[in-house]
Amino acid sequence: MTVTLADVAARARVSPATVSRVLNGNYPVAASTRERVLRAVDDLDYVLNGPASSLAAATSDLIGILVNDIADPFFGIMAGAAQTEIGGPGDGSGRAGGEKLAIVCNTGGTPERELTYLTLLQRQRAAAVVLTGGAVEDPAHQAAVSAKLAKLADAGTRVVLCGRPPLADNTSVVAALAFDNRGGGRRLTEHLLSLGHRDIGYVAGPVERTTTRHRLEGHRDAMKAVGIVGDEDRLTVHGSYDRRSGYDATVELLRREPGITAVVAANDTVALGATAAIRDRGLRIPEDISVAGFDDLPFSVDVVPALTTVRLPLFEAGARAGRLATGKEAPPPGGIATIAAELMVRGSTAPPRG
Amino acid sequence: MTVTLADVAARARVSPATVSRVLNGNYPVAASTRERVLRAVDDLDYVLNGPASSLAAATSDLIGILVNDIADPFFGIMAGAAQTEIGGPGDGSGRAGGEKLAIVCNTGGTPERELTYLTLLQRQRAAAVVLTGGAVEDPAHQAAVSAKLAKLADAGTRVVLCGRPPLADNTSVVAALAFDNRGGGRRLTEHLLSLGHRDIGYVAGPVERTTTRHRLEGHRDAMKAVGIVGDEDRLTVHGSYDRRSGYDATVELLRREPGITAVVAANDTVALGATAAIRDRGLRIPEDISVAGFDDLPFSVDVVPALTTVRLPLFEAGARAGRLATGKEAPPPGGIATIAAELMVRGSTAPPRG
DNA sequence: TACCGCATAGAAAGCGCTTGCTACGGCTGT
DNA sequence: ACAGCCGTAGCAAGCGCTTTCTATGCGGTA
Repeated sequence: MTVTLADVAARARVSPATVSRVLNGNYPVAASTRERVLRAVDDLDYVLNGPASSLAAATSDLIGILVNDIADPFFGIMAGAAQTEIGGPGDGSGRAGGEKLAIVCNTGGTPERELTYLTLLQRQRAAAVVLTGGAVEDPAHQAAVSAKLAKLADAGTRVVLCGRPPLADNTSVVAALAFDNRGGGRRLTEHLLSLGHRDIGYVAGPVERTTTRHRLEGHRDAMKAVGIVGDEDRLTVHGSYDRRSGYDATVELLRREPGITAVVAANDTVALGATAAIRDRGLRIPEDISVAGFDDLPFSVDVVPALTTVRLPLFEAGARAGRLATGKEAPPPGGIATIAAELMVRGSTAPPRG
Repeated sequence: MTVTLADVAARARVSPATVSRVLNGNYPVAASTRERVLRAVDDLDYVLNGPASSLAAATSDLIGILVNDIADPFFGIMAGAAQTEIGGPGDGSGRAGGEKLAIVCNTGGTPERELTYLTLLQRQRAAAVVLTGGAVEDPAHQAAVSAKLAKLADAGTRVVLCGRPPLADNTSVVAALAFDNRGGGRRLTEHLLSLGHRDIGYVAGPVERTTTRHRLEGHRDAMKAVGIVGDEDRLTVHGSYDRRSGYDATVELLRREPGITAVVAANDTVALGATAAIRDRGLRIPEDISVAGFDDLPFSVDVVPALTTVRLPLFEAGARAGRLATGKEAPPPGGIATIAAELMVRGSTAPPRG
């Protein structure tokens, strides 16, 4: 039925062991023999049996990339970059070119699915796992994830965090690349304050997410620094990281306090929704209300007016995570690196009206 | 070192066979025995060895989803939807709940990587493969892909095409869900023509892509129908499916023919670039030039003016592909279904100036 | 010329799991 | 009361590959 190593061996008139060695290239094989084997492989159109090989070798070439929402370019960009670094050239042949298979797993942001995928990856004896994006802050879940990661690390899987804060016990992790969400959030709000805004609404992401909390904290730090306190809760509305949620939250914000002169959104997608809500209300941006986002996704420069936001080097971070996962790059000292966030001032923010 | 089935069996005082049967739940096991086994699994924190299991059972629970560009929401939305349908509830335990692992593979739109991933998936004895997005039209490559898919199908892998035209020999495919790119393209241009436009530029996608060709053909069919012919090549510029390319192509288009009153873009992302190029030139949309896109990605309704485009039910299509891949849904008659594309008229298109 | 060592190939023992077949009680039917 | 079944559990044979250890043949050296 299916062609096996033994079939190839028979055709090349060598032992299965020799075929295996040719394919893996980690043992001296005479050139003439290799030639013969390779021809047999081609002739028979042989494809290695992955499970059998992983079983015997006790490792696999799978690298899992976990993302919260694959439809969100924030994750897509990081995952794509990581995959670019991981995937070898690839020649479509049956030969195993030391190649890794990067696969992305969509957790939908739910803790259960995150754990499920981690287990599944553990089952497959994955070579590495990259977790992207903010973590859920539920202690029980974090403990479960940490335990799982520790077990993976024990089994030889390289664990890399990308855009996610380090674990409490970061020893089972090769490297943690964390975005400076707090700093970015702070600088963004400082920018608004420097323009003269005082009544600033905040459309936050889902509660219990590290990303959400850090960005919000940065915002509040900036507000506190100039003595604006007391109204935080009223001027903050939580929602999910999507456009619809941004729209709804902004409507609510304007209901609570029609006098706000600026809206800071959890991310660019949410900012898009906020923009729509503000316009539907008949207000102009930035004349009546300034809007700012976070992430600097590709479309942000193209909306009108262009969105003031905080640029996160998603591609670079993803690529680095990919290299870390494959061991192409040495981990940063202590296994922890903070990635800077850069303020991008554009047309959607302006001084409030007189 | 690692816990094996035998360890669990020993602890539960049963044979390995019984443990296996409890875990797979496809053989009668007395309730009390099952109980005991499950407890042992928990106690030992046992995780099934995927490769071993796949080897013995000659199947795996992996389902591969191939996408051209994971950073593009067009693919992200389809992949996410498919994954939603495929992934079971999942409880994070070691139990195999008949669960499938949906993994997405980023081909970057290159034929080689597409083939490489197909081989890798074949290696892993994937349960199903979903190919999304347009195919490259190189005959050699198409033959190679068809051959690969036939082999996969032979080995029991369910092959589903989503947003991709059927193969010449579609028998190895469970189902092909194709978007009506040609019809959508035609209706979009008909809309522009009905507004009175006659000088329409077209920013096309990469050559040798089915999607590109079909959309372009729809456009040209509409032009031909009203007798506008002869200028096709001059008013068409090819590029890749990204913003940057849309910007550059539009600049080129305006250089070739400053008199155009409308630009049709290969997709919404490209339309974004086109919009920017037009504005940088000091022209207004839609007063001076109308712009239209394709796909109706989430941001399209939020740009200003909102983008006239052709809506593709990406989520629904992806979800259906997921169901088809898992066998939850019966294939359409003949294994082929065409998915309608709906024209969405919005603010970015208007009659040309007097 | 006899011996040793190196380069290369083969034999065979698993890797951890699934599953067809067999074995064993107790219960039913007559 | 005995044959025959059904419901369960175990045995053991692989699944296709990797890898350790062993065997072989050759060239070089004394």
